Amino acid sequence: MSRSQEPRAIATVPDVAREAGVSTATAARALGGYGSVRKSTRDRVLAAAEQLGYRANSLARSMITGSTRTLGVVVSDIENPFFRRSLRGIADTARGEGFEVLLANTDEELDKEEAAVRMMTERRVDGLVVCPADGGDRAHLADVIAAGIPVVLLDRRVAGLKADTVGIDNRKAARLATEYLLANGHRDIAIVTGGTRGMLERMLRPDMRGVERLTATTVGARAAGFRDAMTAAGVDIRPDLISSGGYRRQDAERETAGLLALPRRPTAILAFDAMQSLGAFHALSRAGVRCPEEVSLLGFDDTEWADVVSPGLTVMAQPAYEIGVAASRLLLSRIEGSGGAVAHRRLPTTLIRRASVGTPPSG
Amino acid sequence: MSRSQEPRAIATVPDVAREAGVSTATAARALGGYGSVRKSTRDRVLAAAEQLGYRANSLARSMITGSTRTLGVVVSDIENPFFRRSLRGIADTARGEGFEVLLANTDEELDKEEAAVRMMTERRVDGLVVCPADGGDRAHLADVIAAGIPVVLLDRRVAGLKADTVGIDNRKAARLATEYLLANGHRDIAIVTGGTRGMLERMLRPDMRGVERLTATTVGARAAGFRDAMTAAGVDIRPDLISSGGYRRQDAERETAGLLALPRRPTAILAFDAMQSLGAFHALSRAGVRCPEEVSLLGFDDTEWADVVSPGLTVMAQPAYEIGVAASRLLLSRIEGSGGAVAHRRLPTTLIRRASVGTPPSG
DNA sequence: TTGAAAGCGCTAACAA
DNA sequence: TTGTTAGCGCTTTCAA
Repeated sequence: MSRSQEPRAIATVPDVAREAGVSTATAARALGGYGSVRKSTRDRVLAAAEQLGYRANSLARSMITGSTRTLGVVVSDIENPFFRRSLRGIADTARGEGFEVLLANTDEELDKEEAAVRMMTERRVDGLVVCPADGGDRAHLADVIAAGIPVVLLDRRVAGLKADTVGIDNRKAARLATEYLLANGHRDIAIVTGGTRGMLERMLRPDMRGVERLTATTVGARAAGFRDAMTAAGVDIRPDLISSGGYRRQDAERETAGLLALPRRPTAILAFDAMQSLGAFHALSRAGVRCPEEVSLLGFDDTEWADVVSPGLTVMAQPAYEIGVAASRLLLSRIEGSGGAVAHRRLPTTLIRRASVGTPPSG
Repeated sequence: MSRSQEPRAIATVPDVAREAGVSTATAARALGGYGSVRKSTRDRVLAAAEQLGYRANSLARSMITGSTRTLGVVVSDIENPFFRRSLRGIADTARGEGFEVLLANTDEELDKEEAAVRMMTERRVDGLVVCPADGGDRAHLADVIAAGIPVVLLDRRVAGLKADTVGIDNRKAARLATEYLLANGHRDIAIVTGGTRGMLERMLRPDMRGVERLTATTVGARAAGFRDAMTAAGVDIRPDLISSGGYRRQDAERETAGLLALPRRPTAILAFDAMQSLGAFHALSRAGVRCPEEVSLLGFDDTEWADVVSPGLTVMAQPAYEIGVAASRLLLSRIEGSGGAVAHRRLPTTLIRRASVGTPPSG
């Protein structure tokens, strides 16, 4: 060991009390800022603490008070444009109320989500913001709620779970986006979703049976909204224009390239999130397909680069930061014990018209 | 309160012990996976725990073991392309070792950094990864280290602080980037830094006095590298091409617009991070300046959109994820008690040549 | 306003 | 292998 400084034992409340010549109870009151302490006594205690380099032990405090002032945040990937912005909203709001954030990524894998939720309950977080992975059993979330730990769901809803949710109306947002494409004259509209085949096939079923299950996921709800608009306009959905293949940018690139190679290519593409948009956009330029003259592109989520690429991306923007703020606020109010029925906050989306959507080629 | 389920009191080790008909110590051993317990006994305890819905209390455990298995991460902004990628590397590595991540943003503000570090020490994190804010007093970090909590600095070094650091060689990277621009024939090279005026003025001083202090920050080190290359090539640095104005994209946009309005505009721009690149790029297109024909652009950090914009951005890429992994690994090894001298890990950068750098206009 | 004492839920000696 | 017992550092009665 070449560490020069041997860490001196950290001072505790009794140490400070002794130094200040008061009881541990009095020292603890002065240090913790509760109960009543004469000003002169407090000053003496604080001075002693300062001198000894006292650091409060949150663990001990939390054991007794039953509160860790910590929010657990469980999302699939903090690098995702939507989540990273939401997380900032959550963290800023939490910080303002003296709460901290414990983070976990799940990569959309259910077992990682379960492990993360379990770990957070063991650490006694006061509440949880989670964006649940698609599909699968949700017993782990029900258990947490049953144990009295408030949970706010981000972006997605889970049928049968008594948890508050905050997000946008995904189905409506996709419908509006599709309507905008239709209004521009498009009929051969493709969707690049990132979701799984099975999920999307349910949407194609003419009777729409199972649509509730479908809309429990973001991709599913958006697919349903797409279908709503197409059906209302009397336009057939072409099954070959429904793409699915993973949430990474290169997945969207591959899928889009496939779409462009079709004998009858789409005249417009609706991409379901920012990474899908970026992938689709790149596939377009690589294929030398002019946007919007040959193929229009409409994406979800406004990002730092959406107005920098050329043409600027027309997007259905979600207020991601505000969604984080709202989720955090709602969670905080539940932690403070506010009761009332389960709340579902839907924040408004905005269609930001830039240059990537035009009319279909006349040919 | 309309919450239907009254949270039943959470089961503790004695509860489980009673249910299983063993002592608390035995139950604790079975539950905590330490000591020795006969298999049949363990099964009985685990079954009882399952039945009672037992959840371990990490706080109590940590109080005794002295370890929270938590890493504190303090960065200026998790939305920043470099930090978000690094954070993912840190989190993935930590998770693999059974550690979790407590997060804090500082927005480059020293008081927020101090508060975050204090909060984390009170929560008894086992170690800290911090990207220290530019300038100011660093006593808070020295205190943490003196208290025996390992600290790994990300991206930046702090003179006089006995902390490990992980990042790139910023000075060298900027020198190489500048040399590339020089090799392409540029002489009127501008830098868009995001840093402060004062920091950059130090760099312009012919005697380079204070360069050590300068290179303690990322911007400063990169500025020094820029100067190194310019000086070695015998090219004068034009003070009017040194821009500073804040780390947000719009700051870079404003600064770049100013640069382009100069009577003698630069033929190349070196942007000091991804947001600066994006802002500079946007300013270029908005001003109708062709890149690279009229002005070349070279940025730092490879991002998801760097190869999607047109022209593709030539960048000096840092291995952000790997830097996070390395920082995490180093921290974890210190937590496990590995001694040895302070380590400074410098990971290699890569110049990714795309299309945004060309030769200066012949006029 | 202050102090004495009990105890949060768990682990770690030590003994059996 | 199992049990008894003593705390970790703090807050919180309760009494003075």
